Amino acid sequence: MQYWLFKSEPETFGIDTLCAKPKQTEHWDGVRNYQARNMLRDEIKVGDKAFFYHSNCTPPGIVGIVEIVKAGYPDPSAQNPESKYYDPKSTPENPRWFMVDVRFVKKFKKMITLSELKQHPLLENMVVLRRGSRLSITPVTKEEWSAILSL
DNA sequence: GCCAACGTTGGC
DNA sequence: GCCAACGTTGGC
Repeated sequence: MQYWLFKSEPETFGIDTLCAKPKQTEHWDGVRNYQARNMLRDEIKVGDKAFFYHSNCTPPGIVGIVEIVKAGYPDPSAQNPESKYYDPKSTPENPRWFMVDVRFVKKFKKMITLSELKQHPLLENMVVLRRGSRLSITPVTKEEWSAILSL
């Protein structure tokens, strides 16, 4: 079992949006970055857990936990001309973009802010905290996961 | 709204 | 294959 961190803008899709979905489950679509795509397609498995991170908001930070309930499969929004995630170079025969399904696990009573994460000595190498890190999906080590949960 | 950092595109 | 121009992300 592995751990991850999924970023999303709460304006677009926040943890409360997920909570309100049927079965509190939703597909994590719209990822259009090859590195993140590879993780979605090849590495993220059913039963893995991920922090739900709110980005591009004040303040940014981790707001809860989700669990992977379906491993990587083609993201149909890439084939939908109406979607802002449409990519004409992706075809059903040769899908370029992938997604997973996530289920709500919990929402923290109090968000763990980015600045709190940055202050923690055990988290100094965390991928999401690296300078210029823009990946919307990043791996989290077991040690980092535990350290964050104990905050 | 600014802008640093990074990714992508496309001409050559 | 190089690299300039452009686009995007996301903290501040």
